[in-house]
Order: sequence, then structure tokens, then C-alpha cells
Amino acid sequence: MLDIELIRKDPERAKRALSKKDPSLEDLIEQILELDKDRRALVSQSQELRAKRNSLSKIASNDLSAREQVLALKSELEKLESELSKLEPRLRKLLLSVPNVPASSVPYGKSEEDNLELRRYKEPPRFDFEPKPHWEIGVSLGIFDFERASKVSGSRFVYLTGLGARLERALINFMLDLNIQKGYKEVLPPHLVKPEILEGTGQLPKFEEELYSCERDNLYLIPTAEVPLTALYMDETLDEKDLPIALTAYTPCYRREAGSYGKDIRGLIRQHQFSKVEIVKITTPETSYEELENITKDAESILQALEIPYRVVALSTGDLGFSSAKTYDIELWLPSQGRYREVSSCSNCEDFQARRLRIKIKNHKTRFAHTLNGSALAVGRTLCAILENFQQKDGSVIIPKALQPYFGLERLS
RNA sequence: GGCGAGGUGCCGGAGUGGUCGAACGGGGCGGUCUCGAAAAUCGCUGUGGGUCUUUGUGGCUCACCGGGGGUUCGAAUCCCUCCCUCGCCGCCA
Repeated sequence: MLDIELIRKDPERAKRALSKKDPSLEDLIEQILELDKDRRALVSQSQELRAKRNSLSKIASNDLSAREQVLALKSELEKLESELSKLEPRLRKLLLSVPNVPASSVPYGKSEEDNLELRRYKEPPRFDFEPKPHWEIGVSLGIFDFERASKVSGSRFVYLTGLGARLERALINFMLDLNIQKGYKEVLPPHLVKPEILEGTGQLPKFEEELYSCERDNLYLIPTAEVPLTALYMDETLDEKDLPIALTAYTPCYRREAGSYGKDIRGLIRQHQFSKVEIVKITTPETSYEELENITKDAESILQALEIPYRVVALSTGDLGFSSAKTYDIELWLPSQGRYREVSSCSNCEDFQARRLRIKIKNHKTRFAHTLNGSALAVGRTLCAILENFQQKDGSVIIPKALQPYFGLERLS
């Protein structure tokens, strides 16, 4: 959530910044300004009445006429208050649907076409045979079972079996251990959260269709561990000397993938449920951009340890997520697709989420924290990359050295 | 799921209709004392909003004692409802 104070003070600047993300947002700002004006007028009026009422009440114990005056004030007040109670949720909802403003260092652009490649690690491998897509490798190795998954749960689900399940588990442990070594505190968070939490991190109110909900209990399945990790310190004021707070968690992620019907229908790339190891940092405004570089490097170091080719791109203004002020995506190489695919997204949300979640920090003065999050890493896609990049002519797959202690075998065959 | 107890400021804990933004204690911050520290002692110490502004760690004002609603001239205090925490019983990985 943006600070309404800033919108009020310099609406044109807010519009200019937001229209880099989405030009249609200018109207939204206009509406917000309008409602905010109305709201303040109503608040002032009702406050005046209340002040009058309070002073009359003080003498009312032995003054019957004061009592009558108060009754008159009361009906006026009720009118104002009912107007306010209609207006305030509307204003709030509008404000909650305004995305974060891009940082000035974010490259301008309309879509992912305009993302800026920053660096690459390792050449894509060359094969002296036709490399297979991961789903073919996995099925023939007997470690993926898509058919039975669709019988049981429908499309975009998979059973990992035998060494497939073990490989996934090895990756999770490997990633968590690396993160822990770097100072992240391991957390195992709840996988079901309240709507207000998703509102806090920015998934709601705009992206309801993306979420699985348990209506009876008014809870949602998390689409990423970012949600419960970032919300861990909701409604708290943290001491600045305890910053940065660095958290890591493995969780499954649940996404409905509405609106991506045709995309990535085969394989593990786009599933309704996937494993991810996430990192989150809570910092001061002064250090958050430095920390964005840090979490990106931390995520990259996992791919380096696994020897998987990747590149890092800076998202353009038009491709930035709702809550993010600046994002680096890490994309790994998939030989069967001949292109890079996202495996991590590292974002600085500045105080956008902290304001929604009321996470404050304090040394002399109190202010909102900055929050960052990054995947380190998406496990399923990493698993795909291992199968595809390290596949052999005979259909076996070499396991990267660093992972072997976790997996227990040098080769998958 | 059933019954019982309870939710008050940074913490503990009073307060059962007006003078309560809230006693008292602890903590924190500042002063005195001290070579210094401790002890003692004095003072200060919530958040959010509106408005004014000679923009000052400013004035005035409103709201907030788990959330929402109600009674009343007036609610932390009474009533309804929801949520949460703790205890016991039941069920259960």
C-alpha cells in the first residue's frame, strides 16, 4: 500500500510513477483523491460534533437541556457516521488495489520483452544427440507419474515416485542447508493463512482467482512461503539492531493458474502444487537495495553449486509484480525449450507490504520496515533443469557433485 | 466439539457507569548523587486520525482498554455477538 500522504502531496508524481507500471492507474489515483477529500471533510465534521457532545455530556448529570441537545447532536452524528462507514471501505479497497511504485533504477518497458539481461553463468550444454524434454526423461526413468496424478487430482499435478521423490527431497534439503549456512533462519510456516495476511503481502484483493481457498474456514492455501514469512512480524515493532531479519522456508505452493490454460501443459514447469524454498529479509530503508543484491546472489549461488546455466534479468516496469519496487528474475536454461525459464524472482517491496502488515522498525524514531523476498529456489523447475542439462545419451542423468551427498547416488538411471 | 476462566499501555497488574488515556509496580529514557558504577531520588515515557500553524522533539481536537454491534446525556466498566488465549473433558495425527 502506498502512503496516501504521498499521493495527496504530489498526485502528479504518483501518477507518473505508477503509469510506468500500468497507464490505466491514473484514473484510480483520481478516484482515491476524490474519496479522500470527502472522507476528510466528513471526519472533520463528525469530530466537531463529537467534541461538542463530549463537553455537553460533562454537565448533563444535572442539566436536562444539555441532555436534549446531545440527543439532537447524536442523530446528526449518526448520519455522518453512516456516510463515513460506507466511504471508508471503498477508499480502503481502492488504495489496496494500487500497486507499488517502481524504483527509479528499474528499466522502463511495457512487458517482459523489455526486461534487461544483466549477466549469465555458464554456457548452455551441447549435446551430440537430440536432448529430451524433462517429462520424457522422468517418465522413462519411472520417477514421474502424470497419468495417475490426473486420475487422482486432475491436470497440472504429478506423483514423484522412487528416486524422483528422493531427488526433490534432496534438493529441498540442499537449498535449505545452503541458505542456513548464509545466516537465514529456518522456518516451517503455516500453509493456510487468513485473507488479511494475503491482503498484507499484496495477493489480495486483486489476485483472488489465483488462490485456492477453504471457504468454510475462511483460509487460503499459500501461493508462496513469502506470504507467511513476511507476515511473521505483522503488527510488531522491531528493534533496528536486530535487523536484517533473514528467514528461509520450504513449503509447497498452491496456485490455480487461472488464465494460463494453454501454457506449459506438459511437464513440471507449471503445476498447481510445487515445492519452493523461499528467503525473506526484513531490513531498514537504507539497506534494502543492498540486500536485494545479496538475496539475488544467494539464490544464484545455489544454481552455481548445482552447475546449472542461468541468467539474471532486471524486470522492466511493465513486468514488475504488484508489490514489488524492483525485481531480479533468475532464469535457468532448459535445453528442450532452447530458452531460459524463471526459477527465482527476487524483489524489494520497500515499505509496501510493511505498511499493509504494520511491520515497523525503531531506533530513535519509528517507521515502516522494508521487506524483500526471493525464491532460493523453485524446486520443481530446478529438478527439470537437472534432468535436461545433465541427461546422457543412454537416458540416464548425472547428479551434480554438490547434490550427491544429499541424493546418495552419482547417477540417476 | 462440550464445560469453565480470561483478554487493559513495552511487561506485570488495578479499575464494575461520569473527574480514566487509564492507579500501582517493573522496564526504558533523562536529571541529581558518585572518581565511575550500583543503590537512592526526581522527572519523562502509547498508537492512529483530523485540523490549525509564527512548521517547533508545536497548539487544539477526535478515536483507541481483543473485533463488531447495542443500552445511556455519558461505557474500559452494563447487554448481545464474534475472535483469541488458558484449564478440564471428548475426539484425533
